[in-house]
Amino acid sequence: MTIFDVAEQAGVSIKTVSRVVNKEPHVRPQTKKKVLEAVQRLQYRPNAAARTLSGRRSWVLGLVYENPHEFSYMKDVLNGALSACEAGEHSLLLRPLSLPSPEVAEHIERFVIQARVEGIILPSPMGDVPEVLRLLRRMEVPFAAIAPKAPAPGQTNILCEDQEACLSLTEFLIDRGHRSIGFIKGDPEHGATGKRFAGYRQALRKHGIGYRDGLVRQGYFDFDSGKAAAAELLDLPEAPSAIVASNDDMAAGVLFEAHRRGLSMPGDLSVVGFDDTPLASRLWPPLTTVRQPIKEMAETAARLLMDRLNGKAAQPPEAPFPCEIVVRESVA
Amino acid sequence: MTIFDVAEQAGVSIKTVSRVVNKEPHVRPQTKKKVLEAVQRLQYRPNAAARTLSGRRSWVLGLVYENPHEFSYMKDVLNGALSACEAGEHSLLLRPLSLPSPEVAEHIERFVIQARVEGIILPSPMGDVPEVLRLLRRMEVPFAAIAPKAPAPGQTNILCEDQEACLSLTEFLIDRGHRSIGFIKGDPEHGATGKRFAGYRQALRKHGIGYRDGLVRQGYFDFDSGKAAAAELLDLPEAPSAIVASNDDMAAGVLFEAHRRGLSMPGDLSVVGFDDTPLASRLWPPLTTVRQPIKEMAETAARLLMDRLNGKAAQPPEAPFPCEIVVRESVA
DNA sequence: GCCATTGTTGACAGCGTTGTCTTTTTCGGG
DNA sequence: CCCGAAAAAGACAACGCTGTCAACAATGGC
Repeated sequence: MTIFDVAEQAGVSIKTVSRVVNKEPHVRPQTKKKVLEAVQRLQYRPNAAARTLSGRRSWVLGLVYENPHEFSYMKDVLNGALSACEAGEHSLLLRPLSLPSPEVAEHIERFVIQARVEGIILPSPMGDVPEVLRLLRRMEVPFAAIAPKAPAPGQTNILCEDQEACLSLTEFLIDRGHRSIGFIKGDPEHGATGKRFAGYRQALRKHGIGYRDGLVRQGYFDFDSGKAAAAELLDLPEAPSAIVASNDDMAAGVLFEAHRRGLSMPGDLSVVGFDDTPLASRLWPPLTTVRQPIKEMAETAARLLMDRLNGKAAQPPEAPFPCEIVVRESVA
Repeated sequence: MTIFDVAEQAGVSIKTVSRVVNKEPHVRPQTKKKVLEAVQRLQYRPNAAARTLSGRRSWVLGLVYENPHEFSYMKDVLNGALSACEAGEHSLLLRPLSLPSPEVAEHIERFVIQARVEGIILPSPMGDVPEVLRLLRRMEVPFAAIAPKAPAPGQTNILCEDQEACLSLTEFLIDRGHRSIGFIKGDPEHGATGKRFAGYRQALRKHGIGYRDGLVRQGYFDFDSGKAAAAELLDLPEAPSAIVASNDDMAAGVLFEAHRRGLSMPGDLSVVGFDDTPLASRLWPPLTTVRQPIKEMAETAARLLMDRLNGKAAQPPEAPFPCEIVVRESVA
């Protein structure tokens, strides 16, 4: 089942079929109709390999990510990218990478060359690795960074309102009477970390609550670091009555540590997280957290890349995506 | 950077380069060495599109799965398949599908044709969908099913010791003095469901504990069904002192419901799960559960497929993979 | 009605590899 | 030292599509 069969069925040349299939101009509606009918009748699908070999296009996007332990963020990224790719008739190739590694650039270079990857999606924290960005610029491979720490102006960035969301989240606690609020930062490599922390400080300032360094701990977006940070905070002579964790996995660590100490939540301690992973609703008490439209963000990233590859004017990198607080029962 | 450049560098014909690159015979060691040096020097990588177009091979495997809410099982499958594919110089294409759907076969057919997929990995419950199996047999696309319910003899099946593991898990409870043990079944479509239930019954029988239908509830491998089943079991006049959930997500539902009723775990109720997802270690109390070597199983599935495609004798579908009980603190 | 212009269609050469078939080289035996 | 067979190496045509450019058809202005 090749383009020749379709051409014969429709009584036109293969080039005309090619034009119709690729939605190129210069085909009369009547001719187009004949071709489309033939395509339909024969169930013709263009051969991707031939397309790639012949044209300049490979129709392949790459998703380069760091393999996380808690995969739900990547799950959403993956689903979003996949669905956009399907709509845009591209394939998506995955390239997990372990991050602090000297060969990162080399791996990506091989990936791009061998698979003829046309564009790359970089979910956080990949969008902040200087070697990666440098390599992609040098190879002139378009890329879109999801939630990078330092969104460089010349590139495509997909952002969401991290700071605003963390502001509201902290205010949510303040509104409910909390005055001594602990905070656990995320991985410093990660784009969202600084913004979430800024939101926390902004909320304190706005409500005239003094910021205290002692109530802030460094975490790394994983369960264990959340647990450790919580242990420190709860050991404080004046332990906070509420803790904001920069993501759900760390919030789970906080709850775990508090349970271990026999505290009862949310009575003795209120906890909020960030990301609204499946985990959040499964913990006890279920977490009040922030839902980010990750899937939509990834979809947009892929779509923007494809538009750019198709020569469409890349939409101005729209406004940051809004987040939404999901209220559950982890706050008293 | 094409095969011509390498041929020129090495002073041989392109066909000889092709032979060396594809590890074909009929090349003198001395010639081979020259070619490999040229390949190295020029950093030559064969163009996948050209290979696919020209030869019979596409070097593409497909992973067809149902998109689950709790992704950690798929995460392991994905990682295993990806790493095997990398080792075997194949690409992996993903095809999520929503399952009870009349167009499943159609989607897969298009997937296979368009991407020239050579072999397909079917993680549970995909390996049990009759239309899918029928289609793949008709198209003569080799496939490997991971943990299918009814492992048909003619096909490649990757199994693990579900029943044995659930037997041990239940025995673990019996050993600790539990006599009234509830059980929550998994999705009936899923391969592991029946085997895990059989393991539970076997354990009761072995220890002379009478089986009671009233202590068994139907679940669907998701949190909500686990919660609902737990509610029913705990409402029983003679509520069980322990509950075996057929996976961790349902076990999380059990814990949730028990917490909601103010029970204290594991004192008032012991709970065990299955799968050792990240969730298991994050819940309170952390779950005693069963770790399955999912990643290794997926890796094996992919490797078996590639061997078969390479014309190597497919190893006899080795013994089922062993599981391992992970003891945490959810059992009194 | 003719010519210039624009719009539509087609012929054909690649794209980089593998498969088939042919030619050349090597090597052992007489 | 020659012959024949087997091993090694090469020539060249696919594979199915897109890009380029040429040919042809329709349209509008005079």
